[in-house]
Amino acid sequence: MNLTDSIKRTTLHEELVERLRDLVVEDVLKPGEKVPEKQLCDSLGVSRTPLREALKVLASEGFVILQANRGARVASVTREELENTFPVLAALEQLAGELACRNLEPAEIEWIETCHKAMLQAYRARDRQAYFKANQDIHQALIRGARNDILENHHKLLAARVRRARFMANLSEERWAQAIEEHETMMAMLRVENAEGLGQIMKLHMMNKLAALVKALETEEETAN
Amino acid sequence: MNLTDSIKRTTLHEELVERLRDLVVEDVLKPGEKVPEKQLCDSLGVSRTPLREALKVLASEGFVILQANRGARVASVTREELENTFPVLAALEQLAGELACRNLEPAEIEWIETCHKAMLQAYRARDRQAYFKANQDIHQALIRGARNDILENHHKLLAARVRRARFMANLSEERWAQAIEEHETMMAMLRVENAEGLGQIMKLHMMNKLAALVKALETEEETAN
DNA sequence: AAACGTAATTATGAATTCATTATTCAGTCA
DNA sequence: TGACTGAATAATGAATTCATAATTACGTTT
Repeated sequence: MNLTDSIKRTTLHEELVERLRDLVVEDVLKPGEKVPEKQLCDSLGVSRTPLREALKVLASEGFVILQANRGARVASVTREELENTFPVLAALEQLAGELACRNLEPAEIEWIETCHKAMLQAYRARDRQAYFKANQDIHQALIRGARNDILENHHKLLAARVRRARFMANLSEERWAQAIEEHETMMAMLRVENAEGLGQIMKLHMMNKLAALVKALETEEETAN
Repeated sequence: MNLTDSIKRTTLHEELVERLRDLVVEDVLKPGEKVPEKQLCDSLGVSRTPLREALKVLASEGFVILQANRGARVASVTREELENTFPVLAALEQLAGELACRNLEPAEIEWIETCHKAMLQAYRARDRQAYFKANQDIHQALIRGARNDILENHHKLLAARVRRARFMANLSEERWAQAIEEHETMMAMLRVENAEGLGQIMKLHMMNKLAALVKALETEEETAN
């Protein structure tokens, strides 16, 4: 363990940024909902100052929207925003795939293989929870493997921003099978160290995810009308 | 034009975010330099509260680094960070090029042609100031043309983060000629509406810029030693 | 009863105050 | 002389206070 890690220097506002972001991402604070400062202060046991600092940061990250003298609202993930965010995410994943392929060490590739197997097992058992977990581990390992903090940070923010989308539309059986296929291709590319290929399939994987989401949202809209 | 632009910015902290970011980008606040809150408050005529809110935002954007109980320091743009940032910027520009090629309207392309001509003229006159201006206008128009706010925001942040690099290393005659060549290719791709081609050359353009920068930094280091 | 206008209440932006942590610097001792 | 101790000072994190803008509630008018 690193020596600096043992000294925990955590400020209230940093803690709040994480907590509040989680509340938004996990859909506890609903989109469009007002975020009354006093109420949050009471329930979190802090004063308004660090809370407001945290809200400013979350606003710059796009999770909430601030209007002067009118407070903060949870930003809603519109379909347009999904359609804007996924291509950017796809571009970042493509780059990550290319870089990771060149930088990953054998032990890390082994770990990804392990996650991949766990994911396949979860798929066969139709265990969504386990599937999402393994899936996320794989993508995170690949992003990490790119050895690029800037890439990692921006990817993390964008991914969090659209994570709620999985609450919006459940995975169809058809899309699920397709996603598994794509992951198989990813592993194949990784094994033969085809950097461009891995990048390509990761980009495609993300864009297909968007297409499936949009399709699911459309049928949902039709059902609602 | 963004809808939020029509709402007048009245809060101090938003103003401060812009002002302070400019001070960092324009190298008025030097990398590694401490940012004493009181001093800044006095010179800007505001209290610590909005200033600190602004610093939190700038920290999340990567322009300053906050250490608990030790204040804020201007983040230094290390060579490693340049080498991490440019590939991400390149990926975003590639995406922007592809999207812009499909979405730009004739009037916008006309405007880009105008900027391109101005850029060529500035090059012939070896007018760096005018060259940078026209160059920036072109890139901005292309990013805007992608019609993707998320892309635009992330690009803007990353571009600002490395803008100081142009203070670090001046454009060599050789690189300048190469950059002009790349811009000519960009225009050619734009004219024939080759989206992938435009994306490719914009990505390459950015990576070549990085290579030139690194080279310039290396010779600078040698000179220093 | 509906619509408008004004007063009361509430929420927010910003300044100030308080408490705690770093830093500086003088003094002591080896 | 140089390194360590500890008090004095300065800077930061967070709470509180104050001023102002927004919202609500109420009463008046038609």
